[in-house]
Amino acid sequence: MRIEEKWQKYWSQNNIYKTDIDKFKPKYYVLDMFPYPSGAGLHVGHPLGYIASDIYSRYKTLKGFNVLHPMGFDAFGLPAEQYAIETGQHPEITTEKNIKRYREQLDKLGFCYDWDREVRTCSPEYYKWTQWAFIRMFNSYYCNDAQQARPVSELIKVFETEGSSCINAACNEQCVFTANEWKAKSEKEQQEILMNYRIAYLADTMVNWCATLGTVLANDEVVNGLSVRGGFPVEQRKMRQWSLRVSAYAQRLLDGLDTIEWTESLKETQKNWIGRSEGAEIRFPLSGGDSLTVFTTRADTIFGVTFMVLAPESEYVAKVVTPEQKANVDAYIESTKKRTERERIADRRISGVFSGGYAVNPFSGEEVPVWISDYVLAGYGTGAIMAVPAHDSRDYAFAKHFGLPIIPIIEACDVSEESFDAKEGIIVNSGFLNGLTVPEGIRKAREYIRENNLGTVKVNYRLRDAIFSRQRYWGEPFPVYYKDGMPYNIPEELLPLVLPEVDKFLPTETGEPPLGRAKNWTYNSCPLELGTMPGFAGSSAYYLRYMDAHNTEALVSKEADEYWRNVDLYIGGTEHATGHLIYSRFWNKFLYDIGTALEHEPFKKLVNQGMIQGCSSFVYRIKGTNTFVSHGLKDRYDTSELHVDVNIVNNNILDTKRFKLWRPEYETAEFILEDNEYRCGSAVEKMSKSLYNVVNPDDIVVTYGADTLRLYEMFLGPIEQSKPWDTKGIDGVHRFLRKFWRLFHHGDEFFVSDEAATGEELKVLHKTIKKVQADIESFSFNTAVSAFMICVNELIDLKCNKRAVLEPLTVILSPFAPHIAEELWHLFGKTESVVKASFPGYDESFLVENSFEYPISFNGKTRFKMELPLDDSSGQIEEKVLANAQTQKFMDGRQPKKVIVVKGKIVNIVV
RNA sequence: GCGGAUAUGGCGUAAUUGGUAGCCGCGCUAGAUUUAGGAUCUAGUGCCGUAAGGCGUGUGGGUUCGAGUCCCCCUAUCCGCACCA
Repeated sequence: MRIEEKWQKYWSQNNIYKTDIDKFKPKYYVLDMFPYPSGAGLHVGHPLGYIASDIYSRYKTLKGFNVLHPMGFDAFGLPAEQYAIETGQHPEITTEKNIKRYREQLDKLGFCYDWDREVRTCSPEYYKWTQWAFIRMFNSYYCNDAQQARPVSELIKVFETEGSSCINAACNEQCVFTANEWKAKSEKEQQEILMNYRIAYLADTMVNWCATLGTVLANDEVVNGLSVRGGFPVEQRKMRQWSLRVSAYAQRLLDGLDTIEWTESLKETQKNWIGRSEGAEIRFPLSGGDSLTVFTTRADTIFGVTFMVLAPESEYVAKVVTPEQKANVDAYIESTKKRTERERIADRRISGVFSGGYAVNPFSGEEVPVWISDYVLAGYGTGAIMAVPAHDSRDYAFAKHFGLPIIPIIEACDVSEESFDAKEGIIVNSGFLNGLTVPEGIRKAREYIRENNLGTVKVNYRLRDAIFSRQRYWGEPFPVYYKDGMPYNIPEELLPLVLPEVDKFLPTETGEPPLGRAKNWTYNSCPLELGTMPGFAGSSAYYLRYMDAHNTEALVSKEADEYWRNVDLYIGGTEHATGHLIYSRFWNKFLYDIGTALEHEPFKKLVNQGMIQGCSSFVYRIKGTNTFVSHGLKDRYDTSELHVDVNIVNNNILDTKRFKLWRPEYETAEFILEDNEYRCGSAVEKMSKSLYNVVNPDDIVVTYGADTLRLYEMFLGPIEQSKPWDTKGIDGVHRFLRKFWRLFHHGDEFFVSDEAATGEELKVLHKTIKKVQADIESFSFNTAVSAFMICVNELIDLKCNKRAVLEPLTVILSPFAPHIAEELWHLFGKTESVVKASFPGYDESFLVENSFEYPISFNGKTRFKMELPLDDSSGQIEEKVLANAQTQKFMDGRQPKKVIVVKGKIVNIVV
């Protein structure tokens, strides 16, 4: 379509979509999750969310809002680097190429992005601010009392004057010292202590190590013991790594969910991921004077404890193990180390070893044996548990396996076959807890713990700190150098610390990260950090940068920040639920604490667009031949199923001529047909090059135009639903656009009448405006498109070609089909873009004023109409014959006999 | 195992949120136009039945004058968490 190129050019040359702060207009910020520009380019699934956000942006603009709608690229990360390792090409070059291709594809779809604000996470001007935020995190600690980040300098002051005792801060390890002790410590010792508190900290932690990728990964990048990228095995290892203290923000991240408009399922996913559980930490004294601390949510079951279990990695192990048992314990720990996370999950056989030590139950005074087993996780709670086999299925299985006692403490429960895990019943065998219900027991036990100083009531979170370093090249360098083995940040005014050139992107033979190859990678002759930041670093605050993308003095100016504040509407996929969307919220909360972000939450409303899957086609080759048999006959032969390019299949019928040309080996192919056709099999799968089911938006644009593609993607179904792409239905919306076009034309001539519109015509217009407006507001874009189709059909029936109707229609269609709307708008003689027009608001009173008829039932069409009678009756169901009912008629000529009215509202009409 | 979501014609879906289920589109059938194909236009199209009529929103129950919609029991599919104490 020539029209589309013409207007795309016009929009860009006249800066139609350039956005500036305008204090006379309310702001609205619409954001897409920016893409990772891969080499494969966009397929028709990618733009689904972009189209929706574009429609909403254009709609909001028409409603008089000053809309910020930017776009950029998430360009650091593994795929570009893997490609660089394979081909030796610099990732910057391939990334640049991919971005260019993405941009071309996006431009063809007619989006209203303000490209002046484009950001790329891999450009030094941008990652300067990622590094800046890191330095701020490095120089902050989390104060639990104030529930916010505070400067480390304040912490130092307190240490100097009062020591550590009055500090309640999130940290790796509680250290206890006085002010004098602090002052007596060496610089290095002090730095080591401070490292315990920093929000960005370096520590020896258990990490997910992926040997194949040669890097550590965050928890959300590992699923079932395999890396998300590539599916390589991941093992647990203790390594010195940078981490972000996300866990300190767990409660705020949880509470914030109640203040934002996200889907319930997404909130639920984040709640699960944060995993809050209320319970108690209880100290069990050991014979040597030490004690074991365990976390439990079931303090009420403490009289049912018959043994304790430690995780093999637990630091308690060394304190408990007796000399006689040492050899056994060491052997067991060695054997568990060999098992990867994946093996542990796949093979849940029960294993464990007795440590030889005993702990004392602080409630009953009884001694219970301490065991070691890998069913207890080092990373959760304290890495040690009190085992209550009668009421926990895992403890039960362990007790049965090793013949340990099982003491039920709930009245009349049967634990001969399995444990009784439900939190209900009356407590028995439990001293002072006897006779209470489970919830009462929990409360009473916690009180007892507090009063007798046996431990603390505590809330535990599953959410772990985010491991923040990667042993890779293509990421942000850390603005950190090492002196005397301790890290220090380089001064902020020297940012950005630009990624150096290296000759190879693979880790060095000595296991050093690629940055180890860089020449002069030092600061004041001190070595700089060799790791780089993970993918989520650059995507965590990009929404703030768009507000003021070219600012060299600050991440965002006060003025821009105060005007745009946060994202009103964020559109993107659910796959980021436990990654980007957690990190970004955390990052925002940190920036809020230091005064850079002005809102508690970055994304007010979030809509998850569904995935568009591919619809794969199959052919069936008889084994050992080059003969292909049609789907219906395939069972008569021994065949193998092969993917075939969906572009040479129409309606499941294979284009055999094009098939022969598709690949050289099929040139001589022969076919066994049914009904003279070759029918293909089909299946819904992920859209992917390797499955030959990719549909390219460029092809659709060439055949049908961008407006048709936009309309069709919206028409396919509700935005949040996943659905397979099927090009078949696209003719329907294309036909609609042509019908719409023809309303304005006599032959090829643009012709609209200036006559006044009739009531009937206005009704069609206003009904459509009302429906479309309501549908856009509720993100029901598919029904909005239907409403346009109905409208056009009705106007054709009415033979309406009046300016008074068609002009507003052009405006309300423009968010969906901006090119056609723009063309028609100019044909109307307008000199400015349709973007400057305003959405014709629906006048509620219109129908009532203009007609004594009122639609009562409305299923796309008004089925019958009558005057609206209002009669109040006090909630009782009342059947009555309305005084004027007999005088009214339904559209089909029937007359109502009886009208049932409840609370003044017609609820039924009997004919 | 825990939690969440979904279920409507041959297909994608819709239903004023408790009021004539199936709007809109695809597909299909018939007709018109066209040298043909494509395109376009007209009519029809939930199922059974020639018809009158009957049956229909995954299954079974319930509330209601009235249920796709609300409540309870199943079933299936999808998603999240999962040895989290």
